[in-house]
Amino acid sequence: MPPPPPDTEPGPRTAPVARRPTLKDVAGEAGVHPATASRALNPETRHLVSAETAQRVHQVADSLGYQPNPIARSLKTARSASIGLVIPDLTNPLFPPIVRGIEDVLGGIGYNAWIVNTDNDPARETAAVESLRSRSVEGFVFATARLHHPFIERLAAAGTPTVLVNRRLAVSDVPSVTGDDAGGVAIAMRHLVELGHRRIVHLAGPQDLSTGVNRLRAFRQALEDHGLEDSPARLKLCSAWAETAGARAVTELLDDGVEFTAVLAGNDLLALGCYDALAGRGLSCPGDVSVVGFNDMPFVDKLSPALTTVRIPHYELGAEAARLLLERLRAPDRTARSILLPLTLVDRQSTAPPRPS
Amino acid sequence: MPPPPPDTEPGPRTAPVARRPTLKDVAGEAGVHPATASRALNPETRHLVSAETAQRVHQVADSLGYQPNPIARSLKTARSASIGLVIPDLTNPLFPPIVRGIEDVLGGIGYNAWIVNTDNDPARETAAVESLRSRSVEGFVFATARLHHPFIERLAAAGTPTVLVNRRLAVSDVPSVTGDDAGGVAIAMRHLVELGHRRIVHLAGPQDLSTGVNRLRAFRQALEDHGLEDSPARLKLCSAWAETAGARAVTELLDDGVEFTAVLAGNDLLALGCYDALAGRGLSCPGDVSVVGFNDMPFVDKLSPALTTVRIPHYELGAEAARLLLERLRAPDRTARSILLPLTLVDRQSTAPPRPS
DNA sequence: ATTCGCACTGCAATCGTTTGCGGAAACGTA
DNA sequence: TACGTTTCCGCAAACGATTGCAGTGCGAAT
Repeated sequence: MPPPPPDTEPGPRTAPVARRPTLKDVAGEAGVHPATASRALNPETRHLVSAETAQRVHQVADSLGYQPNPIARSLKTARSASIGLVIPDLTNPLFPPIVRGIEDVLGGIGYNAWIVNTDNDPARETAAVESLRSRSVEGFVFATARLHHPFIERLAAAGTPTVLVNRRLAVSDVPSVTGDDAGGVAIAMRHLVELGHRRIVHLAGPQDLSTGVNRLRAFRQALEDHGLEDSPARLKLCSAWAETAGARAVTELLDDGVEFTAVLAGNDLLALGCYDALAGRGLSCPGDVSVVGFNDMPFVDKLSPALTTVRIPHYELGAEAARLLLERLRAPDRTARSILLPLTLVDRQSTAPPRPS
Repeated sequence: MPPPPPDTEPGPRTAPVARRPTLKDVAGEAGVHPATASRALNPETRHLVSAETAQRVHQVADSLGYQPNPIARSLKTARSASIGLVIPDLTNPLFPPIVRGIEDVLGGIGYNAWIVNTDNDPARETAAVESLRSRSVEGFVFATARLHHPFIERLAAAGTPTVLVNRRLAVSDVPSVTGDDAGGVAIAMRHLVELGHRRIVHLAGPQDLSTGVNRLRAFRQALEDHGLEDSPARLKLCSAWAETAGARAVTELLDDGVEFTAVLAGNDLLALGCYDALAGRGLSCPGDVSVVGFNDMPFVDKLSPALTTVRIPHYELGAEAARLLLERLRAPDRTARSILLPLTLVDRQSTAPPRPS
C-alpha cells in the first residue's frame, strides 16, 4: 500500500505505528515466541497452547488491531481463501445474481472470488485459469460449461476442486448446481395446455449447452405426456441465446406456414425475439400467440405484454454452488453430488387461451 | 491447489515435474543464482545482467513453463497486481458494464480486481476495505461515493491510491471518472423544448449523491437557459433511485394538479416509475406526457414505449477509471485529474410534441 | 528415586521471490 | 603498471506467516 501511510497527524498516537502490526509484534508484546502466538490465534492449533497464554495473545492481538497477512499465510500454506469464478460475460444479466450468491456465502467465511470473463473464448479461459492457479486459488466455479468441455473435465480429473453452476457437462461426475430444467418446462407446458393450447412450438437453444438440450428433451417429453404430436416442424434450433436468433426462428416458422398458437422459448432473450417477429407480422401476443420464456431476467415484467416465464433462482444457484465448493475443499473425498433447484412459473401477460378457431 | 496434481499419466514426461517450477529451478537449470534469474526475468532489472545470461534464463524459463508466483512476489514487494473495486450492488444493471470496463483494462496488464458489494452499508464498506488492504491491493476504485463520504476522503488523504467512478465527492481532489451529467441534461432538455414542451418537471434523485445534485442543478440551469419558469412545484425530490419512488412522485404531482407535458427523470428507474403512474391514471406516454430517462439501462429499448434516455458510456467509465488508477499507481505524485465523459441522447418513443392545448 | 508421558513453548526452517551490498572480473585511462 | 569505473553476478537477508522437531518442566506411575 504505497506510499507508507503518513504518520503526520498530530494525534495522541504515541507508538511508532503506521505499519500494520505483524505476528511478531503481538508475540513481542505478549511475551511469547511468534510461533506460540500463531498457534494461539489459530483455532485449529489453539489447544496446543495454555489457556492463559492464548487469552493473553488474543488480548494483545485485539488491542493492536492485529490482522493476519493473508499473503504470507498463502505463501506458507499454499492456500489462499480465494476461488476462481469463471463466467462468460458479467454483462449478461443472468450472471450478476449468481455472482452475488457466490460472493455472499464465500464472504461469510472470509473467502473471496476472482471473477474472470471469457466471452466464450476457450483461449481466454485457459489463460485465465492458469493465471488464477498461480494465485493459488483453492478451487473453481465455472458458469461456462459446454456439454463437452475437455478443459474443465481435465481440470476436475486432475483433482482441482471444481463445481459447475447453471450449466453442466454431458457425462461426468463434476458436481454442479443448476435449475431443474425438466421440471421447469414441464410446468410451463402444463400451463399452456391447461390454457387450451395444442400446437406449441419450441425455440431450442444451443445444443452444445446442457440447458439447451435439457429443455428440448423436456419439451418433447411434455408433448408425449400430454398426448400431443411431436412434429419436427414445430421445433426450431437456435444457434445462440439471442434475440435475433429468436426472431429469425419465428419468422421462419411463420414463413413456412406452420400453425401454432403458443411458443415455448428456450430463454427470455429468445422470447424477446418472438415479440419482435410477431409484432413484425402484425400478430398480437397473447391474442394470436402466447409465449413463455425461461429465466425471468430483470425487467421482463416491464415488457408489453409482461412476459410469462420460468423463474430460475439464480442467486440461490450461486449460493449453493459456493457451498458445494466449500464442502469439497473441506472434504475432498466425499463423493460429489449435484444439485437441482426447483423452478417456478411466473404467470404474467404473455400467455392466454388460444383464439377459438 | 490440493491435492498435488497427480503425475499418473503415462505420458512421455520424464522429469519429476508435478510441482510447478520455481525460480530456483530455472536458476539451477540455467546455472545461475536465483537472484540473477530474477533479474533476468524482470524487465525492470534486466539490464543488470548480461545479454547472453538473460537469454539463457529466458529460454530455460520458457522450456520449464515457469510462471512467477504472485504470492511470493507480493509478500516481498508489498505489491499485488490487484485492486479493490467497491460497488453498491453488482445486481444493479448499472454496474456490470463498469466492472467489465475496469477488468478489461486491468487484465490487459496482468492486474485483477477484487469486487465487493456493500449494499450501501458503511460498516460493510469499511470491513471490506480493511480486508482488501490486508490482501495488499494497490488501490481502490469506488462506485459507492456519496457527496460526503468521510471514509473515502480519509482513505485518499492517507495516500491510498483511489479513484471514483460514476459518482464523485462534493469537494475534494479525489480523482473521478463520471458522465457529464450537466451536458446530459442539457441535451435532454433541449430535445424536450425543441419538441415544444414548456412545462417540464424533474424527478430528482437522492441529493446526497453527486449524480442527484448535478442533474438537478443542470435542470434548473436549462430552465433558465431556455427562459422557462423555475417553479418549485415542478420539482420532485426522490429519496431513492427506485421505480416506486418515481411512481410516487408523479402521482403526487398529478394529485396536486400541477400541469406538465414532459418529465425529465433523474434516471431510468425513476422513468419506469413514471410509466407506472401514468398508466395508473389512464394517461398515455408520449401522447399525454413525454418522459426521458437517464442511464440507458439494458432493455429500456424494449419498453412500451421505448424509453428516450440519456446514454452513459458505463463501460468506458470503468475503463477510464482503471486507466486513471493505474496512472496514479505509476506516478503517485502527478496531480490527480478527473474525467468527464460526454453523454448522448438516445431518442426513442417516449418523447413527442405536446398535445396541442 | 527413577522413568515415563504429557502439556506447553521455543527454535529454526520453509514457502518463492526481491534487492542492498559487496566482490570479481574486465576495461579504459593516465 | 597502477588505479578508477563499469559490468555482472552471488550472498544473504528480508517479507510474515506456519509447522516439524526438540526441549523444558511437571505430575504421575513404577
